[in-house]
Amino acid sequence: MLDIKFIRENRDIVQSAAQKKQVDVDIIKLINLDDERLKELKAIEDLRAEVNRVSNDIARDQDSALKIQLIEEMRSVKEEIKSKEEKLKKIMEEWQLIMLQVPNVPDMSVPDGASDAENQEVKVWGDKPTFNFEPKDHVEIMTKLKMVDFERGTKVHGFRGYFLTNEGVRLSFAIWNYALEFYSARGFIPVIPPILARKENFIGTGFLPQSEEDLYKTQDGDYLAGTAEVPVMGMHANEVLDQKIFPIKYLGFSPCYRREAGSHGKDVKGLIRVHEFYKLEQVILCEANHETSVQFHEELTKNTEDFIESLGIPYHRVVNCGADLGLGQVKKYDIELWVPKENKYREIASASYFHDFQCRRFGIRYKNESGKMNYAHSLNQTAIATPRILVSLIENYQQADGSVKIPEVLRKYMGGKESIK
RNA sequence: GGAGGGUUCGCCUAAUGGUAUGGCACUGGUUUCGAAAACCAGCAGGAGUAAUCCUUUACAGGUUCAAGUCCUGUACCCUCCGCCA
Repeated sequence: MLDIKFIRENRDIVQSAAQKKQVDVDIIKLINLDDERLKELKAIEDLRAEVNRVSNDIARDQDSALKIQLIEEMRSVKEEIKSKEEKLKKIMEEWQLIMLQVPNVPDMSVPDGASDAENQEVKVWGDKPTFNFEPKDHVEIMTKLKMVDFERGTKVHGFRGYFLTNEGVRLSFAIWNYALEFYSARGFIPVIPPILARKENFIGTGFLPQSEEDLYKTQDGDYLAGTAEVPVMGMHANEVLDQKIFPIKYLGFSPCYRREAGSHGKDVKGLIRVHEFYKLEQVILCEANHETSVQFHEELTKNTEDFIESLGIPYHRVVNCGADLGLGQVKKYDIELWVPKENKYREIASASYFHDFQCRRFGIRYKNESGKMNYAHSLNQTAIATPRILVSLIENYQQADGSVKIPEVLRKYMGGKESIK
């Protein structure tokens, strides 16, 4: 959510922001509607002021004849207020609807582009492995090593179902334990949130109303979140925080549920795209300052890159183009890991900052030094996602004999084991 | 799933249907060599340069000239019954 005042004063900026993100929204229409809103609001407030004033007189007045007369008068004023309120309500409904569609303004440094194909590579790290044998894909390797069972996964869950088994499970736990230590050492507070959450949290983070078809919904009207970002952001909804506690850094750990409604034909094999997975997510709340947000955005990105580097997996980072940004995102980096068999990089992590877009929707505020209320800034970045990380980990570390070497940093979490055979 | 009780500022608390009280805590000031104490002021949100106005008693509606107070619904908390890893 943007501030309507900001939209009014910067209509051209907001309209071109929408264009850059390929969001269809009519800013002029919104402003005309807002003119009406302000007009009605002012009229209603004036009438209310009159009612309040006269009601006071009624309470004080001893003269019962005058009292009856005033009450009669107020009855008609009340009717007028009611009809104006109904009119305002209709205006507000339309106003809200458009406001929820207005995107945040992307940063100057965000490249133009119509799809993720136009994201720009900004960093490359690591040497891609060379094999003196024909490398296999993770499905074949892991199935042979009994780390995963797709056939039975499909039997039990259907399309995109999977079982992790044996060393597939142990490797997952090793990654989680390592990640927990790694990010705790960088000041993150671990959180296991409710991933079954109310609608408001999805509106707050910007997933609703736009992406309803990507979410699983329960018969009670709750939704299953696709990321811990949703409930962790909701943690401080409608709170006034003490500025001294900024930055707040959370490491959310949760299962994640995604319907992948628009992706039926994509990645039909393997662990890249599944309906149910696990993710550790970095979430930061900080004071409302652009430079601060940018600084933490880089910091979050560095955290994940350091983590990946410690696992020794080649990656590159792209800066996402306008059309590949979410509604509230100002700027986003995707980190993509090298997948040898596919001969390309695949997304593992995504870092974005929002300015106060999310906190405005959530009502997350703080008082600054001069006592003024501000909406906080929010950011998030994947810490690590399993089992997707296994795809590149397994493929990059595969050996000629079909075994998989375990990255050094994970060995202590696997009883000192050096490889999976 | 069922039956009761509850929700007013950070904490406690007041309000015959008459327009949110007081205390504690906190912040600033006076005083002091400094502190404590005392005293003064501030202490829900929003609009406005300001005067001022609007909103605010968990949330959403309703009745009323007027709702913390009456009515309906929802959420959450507590107690008990049932079920249960």
